[in-house]
Amino acid sequence: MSQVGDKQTRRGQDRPTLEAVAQLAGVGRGTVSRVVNGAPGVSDQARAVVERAIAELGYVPNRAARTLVTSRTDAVALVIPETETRLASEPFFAEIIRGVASELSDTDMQLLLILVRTAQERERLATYLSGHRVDGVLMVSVHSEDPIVDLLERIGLPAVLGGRRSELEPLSYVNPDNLGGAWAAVRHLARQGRTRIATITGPLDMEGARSRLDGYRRALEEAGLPFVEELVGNGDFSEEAGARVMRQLLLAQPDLDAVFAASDLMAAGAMRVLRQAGRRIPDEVAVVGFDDSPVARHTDPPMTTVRQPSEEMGRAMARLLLEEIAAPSRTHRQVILTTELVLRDSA
Amino acid sequence: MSQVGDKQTRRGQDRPTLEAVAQLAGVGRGTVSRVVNGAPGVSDQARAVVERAIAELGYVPNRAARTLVTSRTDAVALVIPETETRLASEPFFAEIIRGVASELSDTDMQLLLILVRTAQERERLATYLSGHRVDGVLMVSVHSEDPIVDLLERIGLPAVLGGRRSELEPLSYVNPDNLGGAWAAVRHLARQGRTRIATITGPLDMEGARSRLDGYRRALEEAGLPFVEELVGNGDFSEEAGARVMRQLLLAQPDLDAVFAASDLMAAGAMRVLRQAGRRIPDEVAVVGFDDSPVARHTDPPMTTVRQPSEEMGRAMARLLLEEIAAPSRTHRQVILTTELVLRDSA
DNA sequence: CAACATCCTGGGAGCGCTCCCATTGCTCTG
DNA sequence: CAGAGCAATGGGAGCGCTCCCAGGATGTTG
Repeated sequence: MSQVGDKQTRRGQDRPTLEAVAQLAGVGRGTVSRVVNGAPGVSDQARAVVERAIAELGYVPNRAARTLVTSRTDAVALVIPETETRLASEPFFAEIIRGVASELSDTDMQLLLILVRTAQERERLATYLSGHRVDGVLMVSVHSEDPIVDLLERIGLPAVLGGRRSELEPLSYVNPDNLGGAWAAVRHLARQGRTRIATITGPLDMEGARSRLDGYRRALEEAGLPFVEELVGNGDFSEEAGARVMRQLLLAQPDLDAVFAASDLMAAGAMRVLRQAGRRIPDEVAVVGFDDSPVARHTDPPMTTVRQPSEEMGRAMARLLLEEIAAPSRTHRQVILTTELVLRDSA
Repeated sequence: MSQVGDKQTRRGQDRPTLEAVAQLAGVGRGTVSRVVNGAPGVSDQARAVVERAIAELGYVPNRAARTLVTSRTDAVALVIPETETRLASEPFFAEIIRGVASELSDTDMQLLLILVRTAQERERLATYLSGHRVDGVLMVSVHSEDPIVDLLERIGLPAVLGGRRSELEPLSYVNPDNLGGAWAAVRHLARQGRTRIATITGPLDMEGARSRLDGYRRALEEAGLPFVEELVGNGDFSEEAGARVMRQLLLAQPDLDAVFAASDLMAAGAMRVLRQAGRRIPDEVAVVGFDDSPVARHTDPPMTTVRQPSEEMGRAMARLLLEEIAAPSRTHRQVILTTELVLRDSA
């Protein structure tokens, strides 16, 4: 007893182990382990004794030890490629984070946040992932040719994308209905009688941006309006790009009477330029954005935009991932979330 | 050999271990470990052989095993109490995250994100922290009486706060110069000849909010203006609160000619109400916010506000924490970051 | 050339847990 | 009442690593 006592108090602040609990409860390690993990095959009596001992000692399982033997990590990574300062300027990401965190909070899964900006950090991430240090990966804002995603597929790590790479995305993903949202936005403009509707696209190596462009095109078609190459400008979702492209469009197509931007930020940039150019919004030029970020409520005038349920997207992603971790399978799943046109004063 | 071979291929996708590397390199485990950890006392020759073997096998150390023996976790937690949807609406948090992540990316520290909203999640966090599952904790947006912080102190986990709890905060913290920022803002208003300057405060159980109020008070004093109780309204940093309080202030003090709000969001809400009330900004009522969030650039008119270096704050927090983890000590450190008045059109 | 530092190196012990199997003490059958 | 069947239990083995110490090789000194 004194030896055991010695061992346990050798370092004063040592946390209690399974062994210590077992000893106090007068049972074996196995039984304590079963109780802790809610495994069956424990008598009510034993369970009660063990639970009392756990409470008394304030026992908390050592996760590392558990991971070492089970090779589960009880952690998932949320990867955000954050090349363009977008994390801060676009609440989209913050909302994804919230959704993911809230869905995870009922679990005892930990959320690892990994921001990837530089090539070096990509490299590190690759090593990291091949080290199997998480049970699964969530990835948002993927570009079509992202090698990290291929790596994910190769090592067979459960993964869910926020935004697919193409229509035939093999991995599980959660996607907003980009096409439908854009379509509704542009249809709204067309119904107002606008006939020279321009669009500012996102980066076209992202499927989301391409789908929004498709929605634009399809709505034009349905409205019997021609698709004019010169009314399409390429942006990258950022406000600066929105402003820059708007300037170009105004120069090339001075008679445009509406703009559909693939992000609120770009729409905000465009509105700034339009105002500077003396165009009244929405009278002379109507503007519709995409995202329904807080910015949209504060532009002048408040912006009509397409709401995408970002937080719900995060939640759905986490849910899919948890399922995939629990029951790995070859078949993947998709979730499409509906978008919604929010009418304000800019269109 | 065949036995060893069996062991290694039992599960085909087993990742290589230290042992495997040692075997391939023809050295002992100890030597490989030393190489991996950059420890001294390895001949150049041995190092070279081992490095080649590591590369060949694509060896990545098993973190759990390492944690188990060293009881370092190589992870820090960033705790964000997120009662009020603020994570998404205030880019402040996103910028903190960016700062922290970027400072950590040179290290091989992992970043765990913990959002705490409900009492239950607080409980879970407490368990979590007493489980020593991270090497250190970063905590932002702390309220004065937060029991979690006391817990942190008690268990002696390295911790850095973003925003202190009081002027005599014992823990390490990084704080913006709230007082100075508020002071500069209100002085600016006073110098414009404004004499009925109202303020909308943050939640006064946060030191940051109190300091901003102090700065307001001090600037009034210096300008020879009286401190009028009725010109002070209590908010909670949110836009809704800003609007609500502004309405009350207008009712009680119709002749006010300026408002200093302790956050951009509240300022935005206030501006909305002022506009609705037909007050011209800044001619009749000047408005200054605090944060310099993206919203400030998009209000009508663009908002004069106090810039606080949020990302730098995150970076500084991470830096302090890393130091504290590397060299634990009883003495804690403080960093105060300067703020800066950004002049736009609202004041 | 003996005696002793100094530098490298290999590998045992052990971190705290889960997995699994042998063992125990029952109850239930024929 | 013997034997089978079952639920509950204890504890050995081992996960992959770091720590540390004994021991070999090499160099240095009087």
